[in-house]
Amino acid sequence: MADQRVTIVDVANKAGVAISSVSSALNGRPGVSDVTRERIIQVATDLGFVPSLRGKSLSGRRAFTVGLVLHRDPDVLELDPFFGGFIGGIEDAIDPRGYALVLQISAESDKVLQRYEKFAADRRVDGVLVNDLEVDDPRIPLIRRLGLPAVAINPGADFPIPAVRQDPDAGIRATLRHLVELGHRRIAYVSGRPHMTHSVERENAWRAASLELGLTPGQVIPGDFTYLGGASAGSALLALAEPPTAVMCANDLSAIGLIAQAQHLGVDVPGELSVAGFDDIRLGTYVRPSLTTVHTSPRELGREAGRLLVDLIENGAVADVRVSDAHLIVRESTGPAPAAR
Amino acid sequence: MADQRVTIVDVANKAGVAISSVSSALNGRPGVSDVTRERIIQVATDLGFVPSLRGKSLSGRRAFTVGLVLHRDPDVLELDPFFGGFIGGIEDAIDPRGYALVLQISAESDKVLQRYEKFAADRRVDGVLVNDLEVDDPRIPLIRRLGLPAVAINPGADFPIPAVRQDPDAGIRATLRHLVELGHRRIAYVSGRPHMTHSVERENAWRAASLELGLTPGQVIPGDFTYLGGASAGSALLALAEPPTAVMCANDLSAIGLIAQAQHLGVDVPGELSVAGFDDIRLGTYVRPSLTTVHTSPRELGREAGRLLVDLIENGAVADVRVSDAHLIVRESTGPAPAAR
DNA sequence: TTGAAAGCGATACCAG
DNA sequence: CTGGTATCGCTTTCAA
Repeated sequence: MADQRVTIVDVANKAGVAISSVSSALNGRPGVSDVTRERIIQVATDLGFVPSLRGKSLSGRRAFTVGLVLHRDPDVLELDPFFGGFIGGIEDAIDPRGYALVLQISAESDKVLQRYEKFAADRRVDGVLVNDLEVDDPRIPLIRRLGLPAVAINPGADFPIPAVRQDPDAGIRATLRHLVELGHRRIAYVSGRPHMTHSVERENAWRAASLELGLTPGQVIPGDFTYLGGASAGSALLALAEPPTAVMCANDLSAIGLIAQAQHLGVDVPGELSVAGFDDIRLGTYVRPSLTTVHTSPRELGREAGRLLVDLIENGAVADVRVSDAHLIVRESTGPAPAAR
Repeated sequence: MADQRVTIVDVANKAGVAISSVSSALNGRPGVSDVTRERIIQVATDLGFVPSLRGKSLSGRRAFTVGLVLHRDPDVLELDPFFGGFIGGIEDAIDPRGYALVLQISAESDKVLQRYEKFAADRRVDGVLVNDLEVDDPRIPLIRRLGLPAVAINPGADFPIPAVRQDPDAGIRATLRHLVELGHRRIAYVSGRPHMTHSVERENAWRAASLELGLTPGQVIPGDFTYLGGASAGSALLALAEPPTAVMCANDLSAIGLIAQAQHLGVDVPGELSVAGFDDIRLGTYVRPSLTTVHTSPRELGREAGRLLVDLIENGAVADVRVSDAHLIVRESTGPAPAAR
């Protein structure tokens, strides 16, 4: 016994019209009189007709899906604050328009590229979202060669594919100003993974803001966005002959690791060392002291990226989008600079 | 100018055979001589032919996708350690078999149910994975009514749909034994959200193990799997006239929150209070003291669940699967019971 | 063994 | 405005 689903043919028969009329009527296309349209819609509703995605896909040459390939180690994704909101935002945008999200995760760069090739080869998705961009990211030429519609999230300036961005500059500048107002002068920076474009972007913003505020940019300790990276950066900074009185970290997780390490070494935060993060993850509100940070909007980024991608797929061209700037949130991990020694 | 993709027709023409022969040859079906098969495969490779998923879907009445609907607040997903590994595992299993994962997230229960209805209505997916099961979960009757192939993750015993399970009992028993060996007698428990089946399961395991070890089950503080829930459970426990010397928590996140709160209240862990968690999330290895916990295997669960679901979709029946038991990992957060006062 | 043709379930064109 | 029909790219049945 086969599928007992109701198809467009059933609707056409029951309504006594041609399937083409059903299609036109249901898709709001012209060429059907109002009365027939009404009747068709009525019949379709009665029958509980839902157009088959498979039929639509073949005839419409679209899969009605968009792809997201995460270049991460699945076992470590757990600590990434970005994806819940980001994926939620994508859906906010694409679901109402009939698209769904196909998600893949891969730790290895090669595999990631293969996934895109496969996406393009069997046409599983109509377009892709590209995030965690690296400097000279090999995915970009690949995607262009494959002719896959794509939208990038937070790429650098002048990017060759449509993009949605959230500018970190204002938030970083505000953080630095906040620290300066608290009396800090030696403000170090713990960077992110060096080949990621948003690492570069954040570090540049920190440097520019330092200069702008009349400071000599402080020590930069290489980090990697992880808790452990933050912890060892903390050790390194506190071992300096003249340790900084404040540190800004490329993300919250490393800031939290740094704070834990400082506390472990008997250094009071924020009494002896002020620490600021970036991202505004939940955990930052729980830890003690709670974390001063820069709030970002993964959900909004996802929403705009999803919208842009569907527009791109359906209309062929879109303009870049900027979501509201990231902004400072002051909590407990930053305080007055200790009196000069 | 239309799509310039190579189709089965191109292959058939170039090879000088009928498309049906190409189909048979490429899918390893009988009815083609070895030489023709070779030739067809050669031509297909030369042309870079990849069968269109859309064509296959329509004719094969399958979407070659499986669905996962997360019933979570997207903005809070960040702290969930389960999904990275779980999703990675699903892919490990389904990707080699030609399936992809469609992911959706929704905070509201109603919307979650609607997603399933839609999945079934337009046939976007061939089957679904069901996790985070609740007692009397409304998704189960719905899924059965919709006739959606489904696999459940860690449901209770005697579940009406195929399931993959990881038994927590052994790990919980081992944890309790470990604590008893360290001299603890008053061992409290911080539970998870009460309507989740795995909360119930873990709590029951703890109670059973307590009795088994000759203890009167200690205080149970209701928790909710969150950091804050753990923290307030900590406050509650430490305010008791006779506080426990050890606590077992329903998950790591609440254990970490509890430890932070204990430390905040000036209670040494593990000197004055031993704490054990459940899940073995990364964060537990970073915090100080590092967390004694029960290791679970989301990746393996995902892998088996994916495998089961594809089997179910393609063969119509499967047997339940158990992955290796969760097991104790001793770290620093548990230690000898303080001398009796 | 091979090939022709009938679906699968829509969309879209083109006569009537 | 309406309805018949070709088409999308496959799988599968059925003759030859």
